[in-house]
Amino acid sequence: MTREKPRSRKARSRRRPKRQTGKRAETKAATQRKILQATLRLFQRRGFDATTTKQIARAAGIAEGTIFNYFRTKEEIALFFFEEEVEHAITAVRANRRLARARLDEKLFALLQYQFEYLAKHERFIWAALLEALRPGSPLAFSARALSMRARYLGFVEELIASSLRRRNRTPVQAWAAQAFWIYYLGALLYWLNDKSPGKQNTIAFVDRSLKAGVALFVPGA
Amino acid sequence: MTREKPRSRKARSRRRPKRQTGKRAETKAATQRKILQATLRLFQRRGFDATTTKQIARAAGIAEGTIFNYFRTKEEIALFFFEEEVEHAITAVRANRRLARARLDEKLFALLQYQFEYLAKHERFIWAALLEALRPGSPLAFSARALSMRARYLGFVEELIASSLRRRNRTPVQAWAAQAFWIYYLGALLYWLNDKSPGKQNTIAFVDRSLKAGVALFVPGA
DNA sequence: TTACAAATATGAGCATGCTCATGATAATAA
DNA sequence: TTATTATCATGAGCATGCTCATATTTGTAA
Repeated sequence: MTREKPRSRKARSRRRPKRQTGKRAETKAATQRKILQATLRLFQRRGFDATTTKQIARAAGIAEGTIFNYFRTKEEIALFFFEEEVEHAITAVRANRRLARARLDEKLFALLQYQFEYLAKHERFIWAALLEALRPGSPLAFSARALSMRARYLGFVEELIASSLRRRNRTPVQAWAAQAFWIYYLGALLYWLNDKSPGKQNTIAFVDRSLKAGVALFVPGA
Repeated sequence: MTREKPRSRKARSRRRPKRQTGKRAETKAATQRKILQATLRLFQRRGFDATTTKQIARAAGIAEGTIFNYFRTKEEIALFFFEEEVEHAITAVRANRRLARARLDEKLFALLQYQFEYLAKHERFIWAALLEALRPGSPLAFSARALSMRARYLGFVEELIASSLRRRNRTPVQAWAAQAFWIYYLGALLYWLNDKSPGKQNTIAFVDRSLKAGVALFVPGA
């Protein structure tokens, strides 16, 4: 129980290498993959709430506690799907060469559409994940990983805005605008989730109309 | 166990009076008041999550199960504060005689301000309550009481819009507009909750600006 | 007053998300 | 190899929101 020689720690001069090697890293990655696969399968089949962490553990063939060595909460597992969503959308916008010289509202419209396109696959559990993400202090929104994801998204939006602004028209509104778009995105997402029209066409119409208006208002000269 | 004479029900010709009398109604109302008071006190002191239903029961001097005879979920208790919020705001707008002949955006601006004014007293637990309310199937959003509250709010907004529209300018957009304002309100609420500026002045500025623009765009001629 | 039915209160107990003390295993040092 | 330490897995168990069978109270009819 008692530490006999606390000073002796000093003797261990060399730092332990932090990097993992070989088997450790492999099994760790494999376990994480197993958790994600099992979770996705269960979320899609039963939805978010009806899926218990015990079920996930059983489906993944691991102990329940192990899940919480990889994710702090059940909701945090969903973060991975949002990360994929953002990557999917950014990549798709970049790959779309036609957009390069399009108007800003067209670029933003395409960005949202690519996001919705991905989200449509996981709609059943997006609700709970989104709401959890909005909550202050939520690991889904405020973990280092989540913050860097958000930064990546906002950075990309700023990039889109900047690319559409003539030097003449640069105003302080630009830094503001990405933040505003983030809030707007949340609103649009709520709209999308509530939209029962076929193909979510109401959302498309709403986004199309409000984006044009918003861009014209808040980012003059784009 | 077995019902001997199901037919005999017919014999009891007179309907039981549904209205409660005397002591029943009194104690019932008193119990509900005790629950609400205890809940509000605990929510304000410890926040929503840290307050357990067992604590509420103890503070109110009743059994835990009794709470769930009055409210389906812990979150539903919070509905009462939203009901009060809506009543407060509607009453305040109606009482403000200066607003009667004001522009539509000014009316809506005042409505939001009165709402925020009330919400400021309970900010600590609004988050969880709001998020719960947004969730599909949530009793907070879809109970009969919640639906009628929402209807009341939307009705009032439509009333405000109609009162500002000249007959000439009536378009189908009007029914649409109240719904849109509901979504806009959610967005503004999120903004408000995230706003750390003194006196939430950022929200005031945001709402002021966006309302003017929004009204001009979607309700032409108001 | 008595008998009965409806309304309401009660709290033991359930399921779930998550914790934590303990054990197993892989990497490193001697 | 052997000893040691850092990493990771495990599952019993905890706290909490909520349920439900049962008990209690109140209103009503005879």
